[in-house]
Amino acid sequence: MKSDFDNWSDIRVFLAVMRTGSTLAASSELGIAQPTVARRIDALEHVLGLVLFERDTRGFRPTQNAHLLRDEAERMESAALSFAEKASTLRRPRPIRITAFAANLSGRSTDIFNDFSARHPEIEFEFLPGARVFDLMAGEADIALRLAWTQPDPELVCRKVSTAQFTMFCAASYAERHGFPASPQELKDHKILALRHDAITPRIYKWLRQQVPEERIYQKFSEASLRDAAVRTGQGVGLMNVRMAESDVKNGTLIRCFDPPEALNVPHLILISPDAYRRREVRTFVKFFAPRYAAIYK
Amino acid sequence: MKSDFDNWSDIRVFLAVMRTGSTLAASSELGIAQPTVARRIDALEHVLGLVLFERDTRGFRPTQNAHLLRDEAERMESAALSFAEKASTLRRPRPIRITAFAANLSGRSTDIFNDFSARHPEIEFEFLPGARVFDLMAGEADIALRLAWTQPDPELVCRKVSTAQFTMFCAASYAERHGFPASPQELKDHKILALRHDAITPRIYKWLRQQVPEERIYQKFSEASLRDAAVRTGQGVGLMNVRMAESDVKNGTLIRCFDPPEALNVPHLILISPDAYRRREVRTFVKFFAPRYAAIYK
DNA sequence: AAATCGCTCTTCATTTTTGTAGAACAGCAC
DNA sequence: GTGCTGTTCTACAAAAATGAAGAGCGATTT
Repeated sequence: MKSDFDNWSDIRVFLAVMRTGSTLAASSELGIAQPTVARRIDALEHVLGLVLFERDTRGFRPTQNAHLLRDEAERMESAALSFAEKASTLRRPRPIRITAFAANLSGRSTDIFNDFSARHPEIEFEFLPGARVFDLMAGEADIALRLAWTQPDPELVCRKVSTAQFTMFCAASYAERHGFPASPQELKDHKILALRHDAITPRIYKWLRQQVPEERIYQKFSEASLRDAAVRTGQGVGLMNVRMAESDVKNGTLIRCFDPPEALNVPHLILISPDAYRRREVRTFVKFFAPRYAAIYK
Repeated sequence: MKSDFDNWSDIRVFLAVMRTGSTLAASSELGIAQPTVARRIDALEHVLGLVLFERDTRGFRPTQNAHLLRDEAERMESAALSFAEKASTLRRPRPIRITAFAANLSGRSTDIFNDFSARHPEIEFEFLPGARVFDLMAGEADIALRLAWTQPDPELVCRKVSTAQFTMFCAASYAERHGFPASPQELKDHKILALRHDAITPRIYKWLRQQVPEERIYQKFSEASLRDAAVRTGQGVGLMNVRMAESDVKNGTLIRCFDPPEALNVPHLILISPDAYRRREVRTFVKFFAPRYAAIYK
């Protein structure tokens, strides 16, 4: 037998009458009309099957039943207040959490953040740099700047920045000593520096194995930046993001071995969790950031 | 700034949609129409200023905000359930608590209780015998059988049983040794046994002092039954309820000194707290008990 | 490829709830 | 006493919420 007590709002009315001692006073406290208050109390008494107030011309006086229910009613009120409080917290602006490779959050990107912060000083950021893939759908971060090796969740809001290209690079010093592979076929004669098993993308690993026997691949780097440093110091050849290597190629530190193979192209995306995208400040930020960020990557 | 969140019932709807994942399923769980569920959610989102669900053709999927509010909503639900539970406890029959002098709950009265219990075995009693005056308005007891020395609260439901009469009695053995006071005027030559200062009724004390100098009044009894026992064993003369002494007079143990003075008459009442009188079983009991109890006192 | 299922939305008539206005009444101050 | 204040009712009109029916839409099954 289910209880018929389904109009929880009547508890508010009950408490107001309890506290003020009259339906008239309660009505002005609640901002509703006096007859409505009286009717809500009638209805409540009816569903509970209890008399809660003694009516007479000088007010509503609580019966013992009413006194005994007061505690429970107040527990309900405080639950309602903390619900509203929590909602109000969620409504307040929170920092925008952005995850990306450290490289994408430094250099020219920082100028974009600075420009944005100058315009919107009230909007704060939280940066989560690193290779770890945060789960945007689970709310671990709001925005991700990522190379989309795997198909992103279709729910995510998605902006394409560029197509990232990868190819082999080696230091000028390395080339002097060992020459350099001018095509994928020649890779097998070189020492290949690569990310560790647990950090390397399956797609890249597969491509590498098609060109080179396993024993030539040195998988000891946990982060791309460590591998890149090793390449720059001439310890071997390594697959690098063309954009990341660009300035080193220009100043002669690095040599680009051959044109980026199509198979290694990957979209560079801005991903936004739909929950975050619902926040005004996040949309404002994305609108500002996306074109400028894309411009960096031509 | 007061929150606009005033329709607490919307939390029920919120939880139902949260649990079932669709407004249609929630509507059948709640026993209301599907469009109503959707409208309640819209309204809730609007007053909270938060998006709670992602709508599409296959249902309502909770956003992160909804997930974060779920705990608070459930706290509210459990408060509502315990409110309903408490109400249901109050609705259940409880024992009828009766307070009276022990003498009024024994003897012929017990027959009335037995007869009533035979007819209504489901109705239980709790007896609170003794001189202590329980506060019926505060809910300390439901029914009192009392001599109304003081004006009872006008809110109390009240039935008159009889006019109790008091006068002086002494044991036959006492009369043999000292004679007995045949009028109030003669009392000053006797030893008067009376209740202690903290137990005696002001009205009686005043009357006694009008007849007798203070030093003749022995106020050492905390209970009427102790004083009566002392009178019966011939230790002095004492004011007793005429009805209580009746059988002892008939069998010659006690002597009624003189006719009961009008000034000591006091109404004997059945008093019922208005809260208790609202309970059906209490009314049933009073209807049965009152005439039979009054019959005992002629 | 078509049919079905389980949803959401929209519309509109109906029902329910609410508010307004005023009568009646007790307590209190003058 | 008389008038004032604070209260509860009642009646009726206005406003709001609700439900029923049906269109539309994906996903899934046949």
